[in-house]
Amino acid sequence: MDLNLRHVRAFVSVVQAGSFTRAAALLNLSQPALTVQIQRLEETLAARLLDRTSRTVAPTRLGRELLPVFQRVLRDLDAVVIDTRDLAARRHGVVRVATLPSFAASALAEAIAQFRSEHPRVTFLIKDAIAQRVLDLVRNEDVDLGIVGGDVGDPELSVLYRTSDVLHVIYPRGHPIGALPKVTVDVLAEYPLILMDPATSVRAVVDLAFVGAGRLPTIACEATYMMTAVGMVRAGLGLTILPGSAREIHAEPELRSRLIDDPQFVRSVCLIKKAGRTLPAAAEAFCGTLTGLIVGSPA
Amino acid sequence: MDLNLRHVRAFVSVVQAGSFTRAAALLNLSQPALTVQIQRLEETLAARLLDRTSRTVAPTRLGRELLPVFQRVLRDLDAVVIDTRDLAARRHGVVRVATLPSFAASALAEAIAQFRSEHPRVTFLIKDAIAQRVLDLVRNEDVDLGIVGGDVGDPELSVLYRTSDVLHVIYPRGHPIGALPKVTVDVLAEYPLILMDPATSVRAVVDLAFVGAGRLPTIACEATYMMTAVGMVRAGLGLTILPGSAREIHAEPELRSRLIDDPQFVRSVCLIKKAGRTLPAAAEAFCGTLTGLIVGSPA
DNA sequence: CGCAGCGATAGTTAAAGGTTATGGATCTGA
DNA sequence: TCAGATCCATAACCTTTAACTATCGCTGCG
Repeated sequence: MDLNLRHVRAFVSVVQAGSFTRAAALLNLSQPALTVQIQRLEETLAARLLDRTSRTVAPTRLGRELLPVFQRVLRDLDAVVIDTRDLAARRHGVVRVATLPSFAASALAEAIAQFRSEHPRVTFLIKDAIAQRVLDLVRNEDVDLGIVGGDVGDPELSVLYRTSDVLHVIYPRGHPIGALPKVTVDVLAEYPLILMDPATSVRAVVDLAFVGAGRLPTIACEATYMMTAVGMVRAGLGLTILPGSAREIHAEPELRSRLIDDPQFVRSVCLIKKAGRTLPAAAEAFCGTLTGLIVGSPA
Repeated sequence: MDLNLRHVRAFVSVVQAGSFTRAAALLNLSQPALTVQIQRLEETLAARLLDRTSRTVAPTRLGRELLPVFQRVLRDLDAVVIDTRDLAARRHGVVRVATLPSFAASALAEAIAQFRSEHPRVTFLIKDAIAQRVLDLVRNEDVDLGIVGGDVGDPELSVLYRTSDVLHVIYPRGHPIGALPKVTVDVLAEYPLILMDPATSVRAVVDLAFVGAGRLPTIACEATYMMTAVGMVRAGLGLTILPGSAREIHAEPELRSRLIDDPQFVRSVCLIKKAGRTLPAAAEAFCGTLTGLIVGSPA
């Protein structure tokens, strides 16, 4: 016979209750069932643990020595069960997300706020990083979820949701571009541009669009941070092109933005996880909130 | 469903083996049985612990977090089982004995020596004390076994074995008492005696025997330690009366001893334990050795 | 494309565990 | 002191759990 947790629990209960009958009542069990469980436990250990007379029950010396060990084990395991079920019920937990910085400040922040209003004990760990780093973090399972711009071809990663981020052009209030019926590559090629760093996914999209249209942009400046690009526009250095999801496009009251009417000026954004891996319950639930929100937002 | 140790063990094995099939082989179980056990465990915890594809098995984040907890619990319980079974098999253990000092040095010492030659990893804790204290120690279960002189009437104590210790008279070589055909109360009443302290069981027997015979002893001296009494005999202060089991009666080469031919000069000696209590396995076994030895010795 | 390896599922049988009824021992109160 | 109450152990019976064998579906590899 193998040691069984029910038997251990039975033993601890009998000692605490000081009686088979009372312990049985506490465990919602018949008294004979308890008697048998204790017998099995004693068989398993090949030793007597309880001295019973017809009136009293007392642990043997061995029983007294084993009691604290058993109690600790039961306590530990009960804690695990309760904690894990709690986790599964999304009552608490940790969600780790790696994301492009542009998302961290906008849609992601909103999604977290909404999710936490429903699940206040879920905490979030956010890593904002460039696309390549996000992919690595997800691949190594250092994070549960990743949000990257561009397409994901890696079979180790699976795309949970995919949306697109239409690029906007940012210009000073009163700039002639605001009055045009449509903004196209050809229009953008007319003005000096402040573009993002070549390592960014936004820049990759912009470059591809210009190449596709057979035009060359006039690059006034390059910036790594979107806020820098916005500052340059405000300073009159030129126009910039940023994803619609970026908060920065609304940061300056005297700047305007409008979307670019060209299907190539679309950055796809993917919510990804490691392929073949089950997400923690809280992360799973958060995906729902996140995708629900993004669908509803101007894409 | 309730948490079950078999399920926990199954989970740990699968993670360690990295495969259901290999783990099943290690556990001497069929693979489907293992699959079901893991499913049950996941149901119990309401969470997925293992991500399985048809080629690989890997713990989920939760599974990785739970693994060390489970491993510790299993380790603890396995240790308990092994240790306890070892204990039951008398391969090790502690036997606590409270005894009259006269016994500690003689029969008890021999019994322990013999027992330990068969069970070398059993250790003994000996408390030598006067009768009353021995009774208390056994009653409070501070010791497993007690050896007391005199009779035991306490219902809280049960007598496992009872033998009698015939009292001997100790005299110098050449003393006339050595030449008599029989030693009786009347003979003893003729000589000055060194008697044990009135609180001892030996003295109680001696007093009772003299009273029963209607004689009064000539008390030359009283001693608490038997060795003191022996020394006084050697110094010529008189004769003394000691139990046959006492080593002290053979301690001096120029002294002789012979038993007293009077059924009243018998001290009963009892091996006792707390009534209604199961002895630890090693103590139980020791009782056998002890009683076997005493039977064979001159009682 | 077919074979080999792995986990999941289905159906059957053996073991474990539960319940009620009852027995034997001991304490309690009339 | 004797009847009743109380408590643990046992017995007979039934339900639930868990094991095995057989087989399926999927995936990676010649």
